[in-house]
Amino acid sequence: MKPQPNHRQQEILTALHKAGGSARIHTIAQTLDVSEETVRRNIKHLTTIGAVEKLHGGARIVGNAEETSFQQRLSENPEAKIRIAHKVAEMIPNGSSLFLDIGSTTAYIADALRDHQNLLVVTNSIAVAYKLATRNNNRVFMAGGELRSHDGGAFGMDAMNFADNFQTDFAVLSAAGINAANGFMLFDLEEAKFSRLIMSKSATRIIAADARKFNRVAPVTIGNPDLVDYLVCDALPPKDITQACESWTTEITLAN
Amino acid sequence: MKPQPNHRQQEILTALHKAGGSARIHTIAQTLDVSEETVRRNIKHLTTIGAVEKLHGGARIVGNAEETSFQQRLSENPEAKIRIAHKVAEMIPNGSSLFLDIGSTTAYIADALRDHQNLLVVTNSIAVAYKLATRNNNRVFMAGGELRSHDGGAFGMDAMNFADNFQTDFAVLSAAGINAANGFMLFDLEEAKFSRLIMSKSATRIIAADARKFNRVAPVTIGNPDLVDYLVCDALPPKDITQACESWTTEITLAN
DNA sequence: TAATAAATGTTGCTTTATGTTGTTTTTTGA
DNA sequence: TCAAAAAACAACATAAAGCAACATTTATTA
Repeated sequence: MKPQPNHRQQEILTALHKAGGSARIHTIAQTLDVSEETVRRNIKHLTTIGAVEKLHGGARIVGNAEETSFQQRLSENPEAKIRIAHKVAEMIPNGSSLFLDIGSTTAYIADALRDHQNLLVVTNSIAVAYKLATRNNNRVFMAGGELRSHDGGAFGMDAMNFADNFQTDFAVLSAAGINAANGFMLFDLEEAKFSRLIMSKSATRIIAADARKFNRVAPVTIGNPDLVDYLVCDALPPKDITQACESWTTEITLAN
Repeated sequence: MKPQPNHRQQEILTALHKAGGSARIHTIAQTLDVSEETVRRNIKHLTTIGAVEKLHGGARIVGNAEETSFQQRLSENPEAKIRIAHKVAEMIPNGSSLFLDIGSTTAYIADALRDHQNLLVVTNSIAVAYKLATRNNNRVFMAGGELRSHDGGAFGMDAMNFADNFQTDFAVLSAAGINAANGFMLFDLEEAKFSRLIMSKSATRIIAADARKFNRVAPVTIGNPDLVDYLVCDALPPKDITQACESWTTEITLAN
């Protein structure tokens, strides 16, 4: 049997696309009004050319970034991060300029910004850039360099010099830990340096963090917590952090 | 000479367009109230022009690369691009260093390289970088700058200077048009400049292009075709291009 | 209007795709 | 862990699509 390009395969691809990247054999068969065997046979062909990936009971498009949501589902505490992301997106008007740093929460924020228009986004995160470039007349500036293999971020002097070119309305950051004594903390010095820089180059600073970050320990401080204008989180922090935020004039915004 | 005959082909094109880019012969025949043979014959003509692609049971519009968006271009002729992508991936061993430029075909090549290990990838395409960073111990170097909104590519002096830092085993490029007289062509001068640069900085040069590119017109030449070592495509080019490739010592590799 | 060229329709035949049936494998739920 | 259910697979018969040669219609030109 020599497989050939076939219109049925085209139909299956579009069906998968409409279904958001993956669907069940049964569903596809019903949609196209053919037998499930036909769907399986054609999916088999699409598999051999690498267009789709076969799952038991269904299939999924390979590539085209639809799987990002799948990767994200694996991350921790996604519901909270999604709520936070939408809250942050509400705070950012169309046409704004903003820094978006790297982090699992900021990746969700990029998703939440997908319907915004005319944004000017400066980022060192490949995921953020990928999600917002080629959309809605946004202008996206990506810091170049070697991308860290664990998170796809660009760091170092080149990234700093790149970011130094900009002055934006918002800086949107994540934090790995928050406590009353030290403020906002990260695990990585490079990240912290970048965070400090973009805070100094923006009018409004927003830190997004889910409740698990409260009183979690991280080694590097992001810098003077007085600079942070908003802390967006999914639950009220413990009393000591709430009081500290008051002293920093940091407004706590609850995502619901 | 023949004012009416074209009309049928025009009707078929509009029918395809209304159907979302692809349709079955049977459906088109019913829509236009003609025999299926007539539809096949006209589609055959449209195929030789390069306007549509024939599938068993149907046909699909081949859009003009200049006018369609990057996302749309990704979905054009995906089987051919995927086949080509896998062929190119076969040519690249684990641990190689390579330039990957921007283009819908190279986006598929990035997908096809998803199981490769320890690659060093230099690119100016956000899609390529996103797909290969954070995978299999790859090192990915992304050229920074403003990302073009229609394809997510970084261009200009900064991208050029960035690429200039590297010397790689492979350069993998796309072409928008190929003809015997001018060699490999692109629509955009910036792209062509970048292509020339990375060709000059790599040991083996591979151009990936599907059959629709043969004898398609594009304004800017990529440079001296003698430099190109491999042309990977999904069908044999017309005789004149085949001969030209011989004179350029460019090996034609067929993806099947 | 007749002659010619082009396009379309028709028919018989070959190739390819699909549906069906029965069997094996994988998942699910207790 | 097992049994029932769902899904996948294999093999065959049938249906659909493609192809080529010829007949017919439609358009073009002298």
